[in-house]
Amino acid sequence: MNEVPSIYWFRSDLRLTDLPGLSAASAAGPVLACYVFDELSDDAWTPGSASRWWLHRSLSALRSELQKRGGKLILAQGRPEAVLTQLACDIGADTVFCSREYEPCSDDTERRVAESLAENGLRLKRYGGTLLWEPEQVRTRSDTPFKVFTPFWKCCLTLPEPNLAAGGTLRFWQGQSASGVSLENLGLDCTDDESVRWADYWSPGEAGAKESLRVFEESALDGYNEGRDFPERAATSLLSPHLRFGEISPHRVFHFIREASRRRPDLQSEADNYLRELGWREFSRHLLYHHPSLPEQPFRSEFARFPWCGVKESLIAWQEGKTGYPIVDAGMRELRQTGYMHNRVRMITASFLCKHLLIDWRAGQRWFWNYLMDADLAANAFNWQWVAGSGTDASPYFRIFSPMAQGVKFDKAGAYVKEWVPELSALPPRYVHSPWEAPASVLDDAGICLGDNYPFPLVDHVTARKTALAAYDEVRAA
DNA sequence: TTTTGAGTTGTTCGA
DNA sequence: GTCGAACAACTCAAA
Repeated sequence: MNEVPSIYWFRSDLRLTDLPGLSAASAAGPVLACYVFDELSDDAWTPGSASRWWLHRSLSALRSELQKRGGKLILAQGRPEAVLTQLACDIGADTVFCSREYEPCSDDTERRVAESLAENGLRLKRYGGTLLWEPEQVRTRSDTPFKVFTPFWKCCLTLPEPNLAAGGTLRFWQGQSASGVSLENLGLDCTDDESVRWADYWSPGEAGAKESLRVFEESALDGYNEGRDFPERAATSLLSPHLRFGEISPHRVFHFIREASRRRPDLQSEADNYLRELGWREFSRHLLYHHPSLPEQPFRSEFARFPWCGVKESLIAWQEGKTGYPIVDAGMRELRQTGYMHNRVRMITASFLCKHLLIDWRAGQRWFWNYLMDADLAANAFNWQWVAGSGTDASPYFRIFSPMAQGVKFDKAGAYVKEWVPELSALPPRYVHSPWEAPASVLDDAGICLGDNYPFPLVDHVTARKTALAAYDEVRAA
């Protein structure tokens, strides 16, 4: 029997399990898988260096996995509507299946694809699988989207628990088709100096994602509540880049952690707290869906007048991890070397950029976008706005992180600092977060010459704090 | 409609 | 060294 084939259009859902659209496609007939890289899209947020490095490897992993199951992955470059219509016509497919996306350009892209297919008598079918709940499902009683996390998450948890996609055998189309371009020719792989070490830290792909989840549940869920705040400990799941590329579904993570807490009721609170983090992912994506200007414009419009007055030299020092504040420098160097930064340190470095250096959060957002493996448009914009104070919550404007206090609280012995800022490795813990306070003899013994092999503080904390408070006063008064 | 309670992540100062 | 209060007052969501 000759069944009509269909196309599965992979996007940020680079996995074969828990993928409703792929299951549906497979149930309808044999599937040809395709990924389209649209380098020339008018979207200003094409993937940065780290994301491209990851994407390259994730596509490679997906291709191998498909081949093992008798399928193949067509890689293409260009506008998705052109590529998909052409491919569907070539093989005589009648439908293109995909997962729905929620970014500012997504609706438009999906509409263009649907229209182009329709002109040829074909159709696009969209499925969930990327979010636990659709943005339309989570509404306040007055039928508006939530702007505050806690009531949002409370509401989510009253909705029906999201289900895992039905399994079923995947069936792949065996006929001839255009071969597309090679993975190498997509030009995703990164040749930055930093990237040589990235492979030591990460295993992109569905198998790596499952392994990260398993390891987390086995060794870090117990103690998560306390451990997750300490950057030198392996106390977080490191799932963010896997989730970003859809190598694992949030549904699977949700169920897996829920199951773990059923087996171990003593871990209930840890499990709930971890799932809350999935909630933040969900919240930021819903918020971006409802407010597409989130990455470009302050959510609170009065912040459009904020007197950002930081200088280029300060931005460069921050980017290079040479601010003279050890915990800030450690975070920024961890980012460059690994494509990751611990959550606690993201807050400290981001706060430092906006409040100590008075540099527009969008400059920081751009830098993180380029270097984070897990760079996610929604989470990145949402969190930067939160730190800058222009975001949705009414967090007090005087909340300015002190790099020293944060260091002492969350990296008491300085292990994290010393790992990423090796020039401070011989400094006693007492001075590791404020080397400028160390007596000359201590600095000498540690082989540190301030201003030479480690910088003096770029700005004075107390002065910078006062200036930031004054700047925020200005915005509030206006 | 009005009221009420609550809101991710902090710092500093002084008793 | 520890602890509580002050920092200012705003918006959201639900009753």
